[in-house]
Amino acid sequence: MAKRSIPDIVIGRLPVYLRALSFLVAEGRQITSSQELGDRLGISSAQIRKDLSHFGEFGKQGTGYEINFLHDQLRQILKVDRMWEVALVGAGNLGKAIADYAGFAGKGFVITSIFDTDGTKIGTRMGIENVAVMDVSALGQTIRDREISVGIIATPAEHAQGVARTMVDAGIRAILNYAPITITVPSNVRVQYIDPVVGLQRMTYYL
Amino acid sequence: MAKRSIPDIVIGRLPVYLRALSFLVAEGRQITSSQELGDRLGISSAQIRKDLSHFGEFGKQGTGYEINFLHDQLRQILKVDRMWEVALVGAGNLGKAIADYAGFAGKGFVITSIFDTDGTKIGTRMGIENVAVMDVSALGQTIRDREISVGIIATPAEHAQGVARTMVDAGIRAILNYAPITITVPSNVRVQYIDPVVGLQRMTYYL
DNA sequence: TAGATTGTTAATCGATTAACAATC
DNA sequence: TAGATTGTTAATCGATTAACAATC
Repeated sequence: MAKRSIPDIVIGRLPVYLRALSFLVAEGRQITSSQELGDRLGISSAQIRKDLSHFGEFGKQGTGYEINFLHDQLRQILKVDRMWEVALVGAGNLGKAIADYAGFAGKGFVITSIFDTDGTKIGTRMGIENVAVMDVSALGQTIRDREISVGIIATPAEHAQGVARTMVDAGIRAILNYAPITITVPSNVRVQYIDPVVGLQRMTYYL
Repeated sequence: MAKRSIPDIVIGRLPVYLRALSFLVAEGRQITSSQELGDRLGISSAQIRKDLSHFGEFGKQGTGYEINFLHDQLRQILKVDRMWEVALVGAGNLGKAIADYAGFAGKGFVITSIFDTDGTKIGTRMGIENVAVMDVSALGQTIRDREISVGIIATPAEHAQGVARTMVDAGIRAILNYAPITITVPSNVRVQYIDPVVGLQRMTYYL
């Protein structure tokens, strides 16, 4: 019962499960249950069990889930049991904060190249890996040379589509887009959006 | 045909529609259609029409939608035709980037108070509004005094739940949480999450 | 064993889509 | 008018939930 056409919405919840399991691991806990996970995440236990069942059987009746084991399994399923090189475009306030963000450590991602158009930024060193900012004209070649699959866009909205195009043409297949605009990419490329304004505006309706 | 129990998922798309309309406004365009919006956003035209139909009739058969009008209507529906004061907790790299973010301008939000626990940060001025960072012990009283409804959490994960609690107790009803942890709040309080690791991990499965 | 919790089934619930009459 | 596009209906599709046999 595994592997064929898992709903996107299920995949979308797995990283949240993984994050909760990481906390349980850090707390030194051994066993958890779909009930406990559901309570922590505000999700029904049935949904957690159903989601996991798409990938195999990870629990024991009457007992629950071995935390370390399930944690490892989810890391494998999500392919974050390895380190993905990430190319970041945009070295302004936002790009710098992303490059400096310590939260990627141990989660499967490391930003190993940074690009900008601003001549005063190019050549300066930045981020966890302390890499030199390159001119955005080197973006495509760098992606190709290093076979980078994951990109982050942190440019102004007006440049996002162009950058996405360059990334895709060079072989990027996953883009995290911080620019406040919807971008168009081929259907074999995934995009996730991060826009705090959209996040806030999703809540004000209810106020 | 309006106002009773609109699906959450519909509300969630409206800010994206609004964002697209803002671009059309900026481009000086007058009229658009559900087809054009759908093409830009990668959504079916039927879905856009259905979503809008929850709130009223905004278009003209044979013609489409008057861009400025629909833009204004969505701003009213989402209640972003006013300015919401936002309290930000966490003045580290991430908090500073959020405070300095120019993208809130004209979208309904302004960060007017910033809090941290770090004594070396307290008193320094920060963000678009150039406000002095306050000790987090002043959070509750500030929210009450200024009747602030919207909060942003940009603390380490271990402090997020406590901050959320303080915010909620003081009357906050919408929280944008950048901390990489699920927080628990009463059901009348909305939470939106921003976690780049979750965003990236939602894509690696497909690589 | 007795108690607990999984994995799975079937039913329910909700969202999306296709189609088209209405009408600008 | 002829062409285009809305708003809405009904059908389809998909996701969530409740319930429980299996079993640790």
